[in-house]
Amino acid sequence: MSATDKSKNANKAHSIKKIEDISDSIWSDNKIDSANNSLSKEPWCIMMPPPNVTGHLHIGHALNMTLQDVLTRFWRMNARNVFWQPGTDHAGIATQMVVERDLLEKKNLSRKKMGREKFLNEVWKWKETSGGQILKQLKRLGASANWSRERFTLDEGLSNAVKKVFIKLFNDKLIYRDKRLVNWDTKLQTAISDLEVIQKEKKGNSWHFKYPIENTKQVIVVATTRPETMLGDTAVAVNPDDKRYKKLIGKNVVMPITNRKIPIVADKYADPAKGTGAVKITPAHDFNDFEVGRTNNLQVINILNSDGSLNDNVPAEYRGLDRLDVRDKIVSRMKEMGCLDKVEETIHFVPYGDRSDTIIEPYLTDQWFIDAKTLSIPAVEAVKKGKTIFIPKTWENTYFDWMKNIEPWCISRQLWWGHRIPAWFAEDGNFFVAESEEEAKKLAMKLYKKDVDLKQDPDVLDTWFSSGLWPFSTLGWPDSNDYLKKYYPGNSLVTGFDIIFFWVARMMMLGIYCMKEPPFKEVYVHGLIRDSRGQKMSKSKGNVIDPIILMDKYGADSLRFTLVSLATYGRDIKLSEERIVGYRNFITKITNASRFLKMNNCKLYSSAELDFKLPVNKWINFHLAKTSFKVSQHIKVYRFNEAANTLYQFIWHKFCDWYLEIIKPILLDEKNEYYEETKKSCAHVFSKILCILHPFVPFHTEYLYTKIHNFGTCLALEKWPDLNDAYEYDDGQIDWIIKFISEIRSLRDILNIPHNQLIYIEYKDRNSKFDGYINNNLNIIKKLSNVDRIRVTNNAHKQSAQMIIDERTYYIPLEGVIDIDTELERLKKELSKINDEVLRIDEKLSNEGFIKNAPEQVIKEQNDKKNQLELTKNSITVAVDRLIDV
RNA sequence: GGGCGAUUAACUCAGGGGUAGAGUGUCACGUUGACAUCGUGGAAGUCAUUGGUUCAAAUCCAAUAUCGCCCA
Repeated sequence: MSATDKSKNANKAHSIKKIEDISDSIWSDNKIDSANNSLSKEPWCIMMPPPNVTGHLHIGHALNMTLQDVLTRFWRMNARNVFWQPGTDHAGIATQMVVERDLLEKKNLSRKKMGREKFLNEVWKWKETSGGQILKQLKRLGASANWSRERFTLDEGLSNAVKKVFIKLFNDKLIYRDKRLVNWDTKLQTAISDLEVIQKEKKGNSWHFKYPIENTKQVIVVATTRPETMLGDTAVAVNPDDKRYKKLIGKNVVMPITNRKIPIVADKYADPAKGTGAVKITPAHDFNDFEVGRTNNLQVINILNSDGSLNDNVPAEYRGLDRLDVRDKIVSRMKEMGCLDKVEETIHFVPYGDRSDTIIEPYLTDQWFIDAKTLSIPAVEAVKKGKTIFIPKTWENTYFDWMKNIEPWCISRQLWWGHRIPAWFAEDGNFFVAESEEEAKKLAMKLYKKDVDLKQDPDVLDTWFSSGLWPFSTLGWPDSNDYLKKYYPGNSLVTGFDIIFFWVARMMMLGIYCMKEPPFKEVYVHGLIRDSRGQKMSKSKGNVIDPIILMDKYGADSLRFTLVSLATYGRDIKLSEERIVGYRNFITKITNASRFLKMNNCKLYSSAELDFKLPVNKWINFHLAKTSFKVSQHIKVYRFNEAANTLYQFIWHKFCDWYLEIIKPILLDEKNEYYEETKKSCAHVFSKILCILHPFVPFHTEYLYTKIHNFGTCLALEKWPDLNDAYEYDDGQIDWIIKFISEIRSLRDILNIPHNQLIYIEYKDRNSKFDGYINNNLNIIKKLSNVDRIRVTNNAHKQSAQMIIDERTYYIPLEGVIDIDTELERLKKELSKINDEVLRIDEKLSNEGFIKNAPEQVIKEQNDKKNQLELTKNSITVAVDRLIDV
């Protein structure tokens, strides 16, 4: 790139930024988020998926938010009472980690040293100063949410809602406390939910251990990928039908190293076909083993501390060591003892924490659980009955599938940042769930008949618990108010499929539980954005596309239009910068068209005068109406790409390529009787183009509409053009002219006639319709195809190129220029193409079944087509004969 | 292993019972009074394979192959 190109680009970026700023200020001056809202209008509500307060805008957000903004702006222009709820989520683990790291780096302070209260103060401070970056970035993208109603999941109101729902669920026995295995993050020292665990495929070993059987010389061989867990083994299981082991059932194994005696039990869980058919059972450290332990009444021995080191339930030499270090020690000890049968390399799945990226351990603790199974029943019902619809529908399967296999949801987290669990414990372990300590004390009083000391549960709730309440907690629930009445349930939810489980399913369950109605009518699920090669974007791969950089380079509008045009049903999106360049050019094209209007002083008049007489003005207004209708139809069913393409085609290839070109001669001629009308029409159409393009390209359209052309005071608040039936147009004149001109141009290129060489056209047969078309549009034809004159003649030049349009032949005399052989070849090629097509249609028409079964309309179509082709064929045949004559 | 999706022009993808469209790229020509981030024109496809349903299949159904995603 040359230095001048670079400075050009810099200038361009600068002027785009200026346009964005100007449009932004128009929107805030006009308060577009609320100005049009009135109680009398039908509401249209969408809940923004709250990004993490620690988050930064990535390309997935950009897509998600752009689509929501398209909908929001569209419905706002369609006179609905629009409400788009923005806000952020407190992201328990992520935020706590960020602030901890920050404090350690900057002040060398640790969370534990500071204590809970001080630390939380620091987190709030961090949130006030550094949090919510992403919301600023969303505004940069043009998101026209109701920013004055911004919410944060830890706000007072939302926290109150969380407390209320927790207590309600507890009283309904849908929240309970249980000692179960949970996914334990040893680094963050908290439980996490199934969804926060990522199964990674890893190379590892399968160690086969020989366990000696009591009072015999026999051994039983078991395989394990985690040798250290043998310290917590409490049984060996074999399949009851496994003949090899039948005799051993009921005997004991004497565990090497611990010398503990453990039983050999029969359980179908042991698969005879897998490994040796015998499996070691460690109920405290494996989810499957836990179940086996339950059914067989096995002892449960926990061998881990919360940080992943081994506890006092193991021999002294291993205590306090990390479980991964112990693994090696156990293996070598077993080898020494002659208890290692063999080692096999395997590939297996290892669970990792999605935040901490450490190996997750199944760990036995007391936690709070939600009975998700019960809540899922009406949530499934709502979708089955169509109260909530997934778009595309195929995602309903994913939703049903997950709901069907749903497990109790562990909602407690051993963190500080979040909603403290409203439960108070007495010293004896009894607990009281209540709104406040005071209320808890009252409950305790009833039980103990005296005042006792209570301590609040130190744990907080899973962030998704509060996110699950988002559709109504943000609206002020549990207090009844206008917002809640108007905007629950919402119309639409736009989200990526990756959070159907995390978020959508939970909103469905909790929404129905609290509000008796699902939180939204439609859930539009869009794809994931991948890089140009289809790879998932990740920091470690270095293929992340940063939307901020793209906006700096090409502007928010270009990025938006690109994302929208790629947003199809049911497919992931491969994004490359070239696409953005293409759509940036589209926006430039529009800017240039705007300049053309300005130069020609095209201004808007009152709409009462929009009765156009000139065919081309009728024509463009007809197509405008059609486009406006189609775009709104597409948006209503979330066919974003179709909407974008419809606009692109109309604006570039109809309005710019043909309309503006056709009206140029008129605008240059003040005396033309259609001079004023055409200027009016041009301005009118362009203003409406800006309207229907606005949801997709908000900044440029706003700027052009209000600042450059003074079409109005604020485009975002204008009405969506409802032009259906406004313009009737079907005489086909302009389309014929376009065909005529295109044929001439094509012929010119094929015959190598230089662009600036004037040609003239002759024809013999009269035809009142086509003659009229030609005469009405003579200047246009001359200008756009560089034709000198068109005349009727009885003897056309022999040395002519022949152009057949709708069975009439036009001659372009080219004495000396035209090569007869080439021309003959061209016509013959055309003829054979037509012959092929006629043949195909004949075949069809002579098929009895076709005549009998095909709809009348289709048969007629084929007949008409055939007749038309026959006429053209005749004309071409004549043209060929004529050339042969020469 | 279970489920879902994809396979259409060189590339990226729409479409969807009456034999194909777009954008990008490519080739030729062109600085004509909005625009070279442009204009005009051209070339380019057995719609993965094999069966079935149908008067008619790229489109619906089934199987196969390859690729991807989700869940175990």
